[in-house]
Amino acid sequence: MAIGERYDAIREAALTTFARRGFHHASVREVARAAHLSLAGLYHYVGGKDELLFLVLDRGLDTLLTMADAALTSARTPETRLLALIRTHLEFGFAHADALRVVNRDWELVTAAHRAEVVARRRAYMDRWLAVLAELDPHGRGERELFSATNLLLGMLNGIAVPRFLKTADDARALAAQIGALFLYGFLERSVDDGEPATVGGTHDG
Amino acid sequence: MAIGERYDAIREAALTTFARRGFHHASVREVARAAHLSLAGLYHYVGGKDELLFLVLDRGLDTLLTMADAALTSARTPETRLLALIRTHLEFGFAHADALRVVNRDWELVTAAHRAEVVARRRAYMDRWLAVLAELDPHGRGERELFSATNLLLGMLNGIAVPRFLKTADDARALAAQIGALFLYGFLERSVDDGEPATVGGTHDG
DNA sequence: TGGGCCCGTTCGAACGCTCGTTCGGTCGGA
DNA sequence: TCCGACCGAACGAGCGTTCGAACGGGCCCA
Repeated sequence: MAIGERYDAIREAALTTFARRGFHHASVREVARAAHLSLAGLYHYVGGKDELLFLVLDRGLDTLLTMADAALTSARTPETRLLALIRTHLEFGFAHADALRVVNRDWELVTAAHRAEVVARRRAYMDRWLAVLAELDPHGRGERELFSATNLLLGMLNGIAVPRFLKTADDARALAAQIGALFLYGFLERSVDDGEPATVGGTHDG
Repeated sequence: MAIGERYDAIREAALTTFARRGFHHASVREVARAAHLSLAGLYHYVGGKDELLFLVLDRGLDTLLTMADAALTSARTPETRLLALIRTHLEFGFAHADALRVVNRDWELVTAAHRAEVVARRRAYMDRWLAVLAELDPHGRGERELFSATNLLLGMLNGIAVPRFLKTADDARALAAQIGALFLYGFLERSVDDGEPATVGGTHDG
């Protein structure tokens, strides 16, 4: 097994273990077992538990940012850019449910050694949303208000971007359209002509 | 000190400790220290760590349900009932930030002995929302769809009902009106005449 | 009335366990 | 022979929980 694959296996083991048990409750022994390695064998590759968390967070945020940027470049208008971000976020939640769970729940638990980098990644992602909302905003809202609106929207997305509501890729797409319409109604204070009614929670299981 | 006060002190100590550190990372020793009791002294009153969590969850959910029901009885129309629920949820998040944090983050960690009761309380709270949304619904949505809509709304509320966005009681009131208008736009697919525009994130800090 | 006793309250100390981490060593390919 | 890969075993610390004992105010019976 190549060394790169070994690292991939370790990161994957840490990801699923942390997602299932939570960072604090998960033990390095569990991660080692999931990676088909002994405890000491795992320590040959990583410096400690904190580094395992950083590996997971770093890769997760990197994937999320890459997906978001790819979606942004292929969208022309501010409205479609917002819808693209929403859809990307939900698709990330569908394709990488474990990663989103760890990123949202355990990112604060990373120690000072890696915190700055994680915070910077999260901030970079937030900036994508802020830029789009600033483009869209018809009221000249200040930075603080746009920041609040972003948190509102992300809170909504993270509340719904769980496996329970994302059973298929179609769920993610349908929900994205619905949430986008829902949010734009309120944010722009006018109807969005996206050609379909803004029903909430139509196709997925409850 | 009366025995009731002792239990109150223990519950309060467990609440703040669990909220700050998370259930798993918090130790019974910390709770004992916060309750001005020795470790063994604390065990004289409670059976174990799990019971401490149950004490906190039970009281928190009880308060939330009581506040919600009180708000519901004084609202006449479905719209105002929904706004009352939203406002109550945010006011609870403002007045009992620690309790909301534990209820949202750690409720799954309660062991089987107390799980049924906690689940029942959560379900009872959810039922309040479902009943109001069913009244409001102009499209004859099914139970599954209404359940999804409720989760969407609660996800949004829990994302925003944190101390960062709730610095004063006015923040809670203003945000409630804004979120209510935002959600009703999408849910009813028509403007809600509540006499003020649905700006997002107006008065609170970001 | 007073001495002895009970019992709720509280504690120090320890139990067994799991944790994150380290160390000394073996093994196999270059 | 060297060196990276990998492991068994152990370390010290902290965990949840338990135990035996000490304290102290109220009660019974002489």
